Amino acid sequence: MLDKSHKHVTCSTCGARKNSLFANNCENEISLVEEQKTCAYYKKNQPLFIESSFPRGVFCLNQGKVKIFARGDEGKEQIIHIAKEGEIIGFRAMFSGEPYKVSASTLEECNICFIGKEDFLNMIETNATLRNGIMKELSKELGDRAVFITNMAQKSVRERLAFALLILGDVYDKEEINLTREDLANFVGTATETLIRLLKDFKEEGIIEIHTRKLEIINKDKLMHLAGK
Amino acid sequence: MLDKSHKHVTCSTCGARKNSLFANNCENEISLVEEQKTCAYYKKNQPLFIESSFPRGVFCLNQGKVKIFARGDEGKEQIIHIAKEGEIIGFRAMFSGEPYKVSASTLEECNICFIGKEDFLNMIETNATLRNGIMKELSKELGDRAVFITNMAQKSVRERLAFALLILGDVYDKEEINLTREDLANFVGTATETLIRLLKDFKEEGIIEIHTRKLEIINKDKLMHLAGK
DNA sequence: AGTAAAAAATGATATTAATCAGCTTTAAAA
DNA sequence: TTTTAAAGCTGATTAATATCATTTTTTACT
Repeated sequence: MLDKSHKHVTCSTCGARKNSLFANNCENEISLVEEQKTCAYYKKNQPLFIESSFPRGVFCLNQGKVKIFARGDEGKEQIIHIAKEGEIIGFRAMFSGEPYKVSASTLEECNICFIGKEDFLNMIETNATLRNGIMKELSKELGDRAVFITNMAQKSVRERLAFALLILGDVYDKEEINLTREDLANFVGTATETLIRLLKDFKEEGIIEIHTRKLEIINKDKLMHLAGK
Repeated sequence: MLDKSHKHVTCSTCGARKNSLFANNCENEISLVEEQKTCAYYKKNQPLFIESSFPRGVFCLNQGKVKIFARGDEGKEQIIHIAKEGEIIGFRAMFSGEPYKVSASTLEECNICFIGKEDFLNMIETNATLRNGIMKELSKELGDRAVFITNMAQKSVRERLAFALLILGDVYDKEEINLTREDLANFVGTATETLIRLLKDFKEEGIIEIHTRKLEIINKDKLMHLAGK
């Protein structure tokens, strides 16, 4: 349980910053962010923004996990990414001039800071370190998504699940993977029932352990082999 | 057949530039590009760059079409994008610090200019118009790929084919769509045989006409309906 | 024009994964 | 602590699409 009474996060002492695009900024730059940002506590399953609305700024994730997802024509979610501590969320739409093409929603309790669009775009203009970091990040993600598309098109559900678990292993780091079966299915791109059956297989093969809804990877090598890389 | 003897393209008179990220640059900026670029004629099916190699610069497509694709673990191509006249190709890898995650190859005869990495990065630093254009483009593509992933995960092959034909209708503009069945299958993300059968269905339903390998869309509305938008 | 190679097309079959229906367990709320 | 709802799970069936084998057509080359 996060402490709601201490929801203000100070950038200069923010533990998540070392993993963030603000990691390499100087003190002046950080104190500017500090001035311009606001902080908020989010409950589980609260939206940060939704597809097709227009962006008002960017979110900086201090604590917790956030899912980024698009909805297909029948409303089914496709999870594109799961953001963890330190990530800046929603900056794509700052530059595209388009409305959001994805939605973002907390997966657990979160502390999240917010920087308004104008302030953020000003930072980008004047702060080359941040700007280059953002460009690098946009580019990396674009590459990752080419791989994602290829996986979706060519891998079996079993292979995609292995791939997904490897990614989630990184996102959840030392913690256990903590998603509903439905969210996990929506990340892998399959039906919930199929996902459940495959998890069972993986468990029987000694690849994962299932602690009710939480998943623990116990054979990463096998997963890597299965994912086909 | 392109005229190979006139392969030098002059930026200031380049017809493709109006559709490009260089469209809004001033004369000084264009003449700088003019100085720094080189031009080349490419035959059909010639690679511009391949996955996992390191980028040496960016390509600017003056004439022709280029496919951008990733290879899955069994070597099968997944076409991510088909670039047309005016597009700058390969700039993602300029910023990511990673090797290429995709390959690029001509689909027909092309005239393509090249700007070396250092020159290009200098332009990005000093030319805010170009830089903002690039950031906007990176962002747009990132959004498009979220949609692409969702389509792959949730739509049937039939729906994806409809979607693909709509995209290709734009890419080929007034011309007929001119791809091998295999390339089209690799764009849709299906087996070539399945694609061929579906094309036949679409033809029988009066949606397209097939002129040997070239495809003509004759009922765009129906396609849009099928694609589910 | 004639030949070889590549691309396109067709048919039969196998496989994967979705769907549907029902049941059980876990978590949340009264 | 009981009740209710949500999430998780299982089995049977169906549908979509891949795969394999073969034939036909088109394109490129001598």
